[in-house]
This record gives sequence, structure tokens and C-alpha cells, in this order.
Amino acid sequence: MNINILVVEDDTRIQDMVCKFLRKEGWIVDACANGDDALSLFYDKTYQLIILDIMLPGTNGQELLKELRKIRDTPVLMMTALSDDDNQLRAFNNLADDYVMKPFSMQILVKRAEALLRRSGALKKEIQAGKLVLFPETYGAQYEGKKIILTPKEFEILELFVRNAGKVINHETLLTRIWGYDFEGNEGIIHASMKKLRDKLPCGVIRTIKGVGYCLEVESDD
Amino acid sequence: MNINILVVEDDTRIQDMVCKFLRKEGWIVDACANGDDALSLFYDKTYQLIILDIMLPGTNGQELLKELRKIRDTPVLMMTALSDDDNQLRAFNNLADDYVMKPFSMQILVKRAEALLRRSGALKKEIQAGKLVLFPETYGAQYEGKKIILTPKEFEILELFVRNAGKVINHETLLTRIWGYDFEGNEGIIHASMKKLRDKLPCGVIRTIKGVGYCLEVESDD
DNA sequence: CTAACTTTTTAAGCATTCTTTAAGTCAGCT
DNA sequence: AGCTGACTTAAAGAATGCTTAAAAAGTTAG
Repeated sequence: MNINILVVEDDTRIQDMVCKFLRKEGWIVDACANGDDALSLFYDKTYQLIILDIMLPGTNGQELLKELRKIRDTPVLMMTALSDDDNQLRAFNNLADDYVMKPFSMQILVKRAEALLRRSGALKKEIQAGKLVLFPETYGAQYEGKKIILTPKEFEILELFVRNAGKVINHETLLTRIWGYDFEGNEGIIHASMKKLRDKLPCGVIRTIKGVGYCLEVESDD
Repeated sequence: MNINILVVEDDTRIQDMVCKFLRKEGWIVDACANGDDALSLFYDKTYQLIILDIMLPGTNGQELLKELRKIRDTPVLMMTALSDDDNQLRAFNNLADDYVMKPFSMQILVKRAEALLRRSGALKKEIQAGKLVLFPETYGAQYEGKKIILTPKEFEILELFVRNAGKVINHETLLTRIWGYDFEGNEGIIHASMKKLRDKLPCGVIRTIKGVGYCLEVESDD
């Protein structure tokens, strides 16, 4: 699977350098230099990692992080020249995942990025929730070792559920994450898609929370 | 669920300090001062986070981490006085998750620990009152580990009681908190809902205070 | 101690809302 | 053209939330 990373940094020298080193790892890197561009990228695209400078023209990194966290749980690495503890604490309070201070070695940045990717499961070739295993590279799926054929859209939905196993995904989230913010259609598509998906899975795997959303059941050991 | 953390640090002053601050978060902390003790703890017990000093008598932190990774994927935060990049890189190559250099503020250590716990899914949000556990993320509930299926409205009510365990919630409060100030219906709904809820819980969990309201029993009195 | 009264419990049933299901349209691809 | 997958629509079905009212339990006063 491809790893997509977003770098938000206004200093073009640093931006170039960071992008270069990340790309050397085989990762796909987008970059932007201000808060507004970053914000619209947050909405449009899903990244496996976001690297955020704090000092930015317009919306600063901390505010950006807060906005991001309203819609995504993407791992975030904060990158800054500010070496005071206050800023670092604020970043973690805003649910950052890591915080590095300039000047830093590029190797270390890359290693820290890799650690975040590894821990968030982005580097895994397969993702699992209970008896369900997904192979994002091939759009393949298995339940108890038995192959399940899914269409791309079905896979996308199921992947969202597996990556959030045990959490309710409400209708709105489902709609925006799968069909995007600008989707013009109606909610019927959710129900139609969920039926198709359920038809291919053993019953009980996806639970309905009426009036709220759906939830992938993970086995609890009792 | 309880969070278990292991701190491996030979300097007792630092060890005490770290443990103290982690415990303040409500986490359960084990500590040891050398590599051999650490290693046997790795095997015996599962931790949600391990904090490892690098300079240790006997097996050092890097070797310890390598050994750990053969059997466990526990998040690891390395903690060290060594400020050279080589050691940091080696730590990440050994699959550490974070690396902080002494001297560091305790607050930041705690925040970084929290970030790792959050990302690894150990900080699953749940609220508890006695034997009753609620999972707001899934609208799920357990009593003595046994699953209880609740409707969203029932969950909402029970959540209010759990968050105010042991306190009486009077009818008016219940009505306004759950159904809102502008609710047009009559008080019958309270009683109907409470019955539904009680039917799903062991008897005695919700006590009636006649003429006043209801109260979640937090202590079993026999 | 009992009768009258108040409050809660319980049960039945209805209405609404949300979900499921199925059939059908449309667009892109082979 | 025929197939497949994505989406729309609408009817059928089910769960939930709510109302109502009678039965039960508890309280108070004579």
C-alpha cells in the first residue's frame, strides 16, 4: 500500500529537505506552506501521517492540529523551532503524536515518522479485527481464513470499519469519509452499501446502532 | 481497563519521580532497576507501555529492547542521558516508539507516554461505576464482564447515572438532561424508560427514592 | 390500624422513525 | 452490446420512544 504524507512548512528550504528524505523511503509526499492550504488538504485527502510546523503564516500549527482532530485521527508529528516546554505540552494536549525541535537531523525525523507509521498500522500489509483480515494492497479480504470478494467501494467501507474496530461510525462520518464532503447524493447509499457488505459477511459482524450508525463487532474474551 | 506501565531505571531518584507522576494519572506502575529483572517482567506480564533507560547495569536498554521485540510489540519510550543522534537512531532501529533526553520535564514525559498509550489503543474510553462499565464509543455496556445491549436512549440515561454514581438524580433533572428543556411529553416516559433499563440490569442496581428520583447503587450492601 | 391518597411499577399498544430489502437506473469498461 | 459496480428510490419491516392506564407499593392522617 502507498504511504501518503503531508508536510506543512513555510520555510521552503526545510520543506524541500524534509520531502526529499521522506520520498527516499518510498513514501508519497504532498507539501504546502500555509494553514489554509493545509486545511483544505485535510478535508480532501486521507494521509497516513501529517508533519506540521508550528510557526506558519495564517493559522498556526496548533490551531491546525485542533481543526484536524475534529475530523481525523491521523498521526501528527509537530516540528518547530520553539523549544519551550509550553508549546510542546500544548501540542500534546491538542493530541499530537510527536514533537521535534529544530535543528534536528533528517535521519531522526524520518525514523520518528516511521515509528508513527508503524504504530498506527500504516506499514502493515494486512490489517485485522477479530476474525476479519484485510489486504489493502490487493483489496482482498478473509473471514476465518475464507476468502471474501469485495468491490472497491465495499472494501473501502470495510477498511474504515476495521481501522476503527469496536467504535461506532455514525452516518455522517461514514458519508464524508467514504463519499467525501461534497457528495451530492442521499443517505440511501449508506444503507444500500451496508447491505451489500453484510451479505458478504457472516451475520453479526456489523452491528447496527439505530439512529446513530454502525459498528464492527470485535470478539470479547469472556 | 487498567493501564500497566513498566519503568526500567537504575537511578532511584529518577525512578521514583517518574513512577510518581505516572501514578498520578491513575496508571499502575511497576519499576525495576536492572536488565535481568526487566527481562523476566517482559515475559511474565503484559504492559501497555514500557519506559526504558538506556544506561543500565548489566544488559543495557538497547539490548533489552531487542529482546523485548522478539516476544512483544509493547510501545516503548526510551529515556536517556545520551544526547547523541547515534543512540537515538539505534533506538528507533530497534523499534522504539519514542526517545526523550534527560533532563526532561516530567509533564512532557507523561504527555508522551499518554500519546503512545492513546495511539496504541490502550486508552479506550470507558466509564465505570462498581461492576457496571460503559463504552461510550460503542454504546456498549457490561455488568460483571457480561455484555448488555442497550438502545441509544437507554444508554444515554445509564451514562448519566454512571457519571453521577451514588448521587440521586431527581425527575426534573433526568427529564431536562435526557429529553431537553423543551420536551413536550409527560413524565410517564421516565418511568417507562427506567423500567426498560432495569429489565436489562440486575435488580438492585438502580434504587428508587420515592418522591425524588433514582440513584445508581455504587456499593453492594449485604 | 385502616382508609385515602400519592407515587411507582408494570404492561399493552401505538406512532414514528430508522433500517432493511429489492428492484431499477446509469455510467464506465471489456 | 452486455457486464459490473455505484447509486437512487420506494415499499416493507422492525426497533424504539412514547402514551396511557391499571396494578402495586408506599405514605399519611384520622
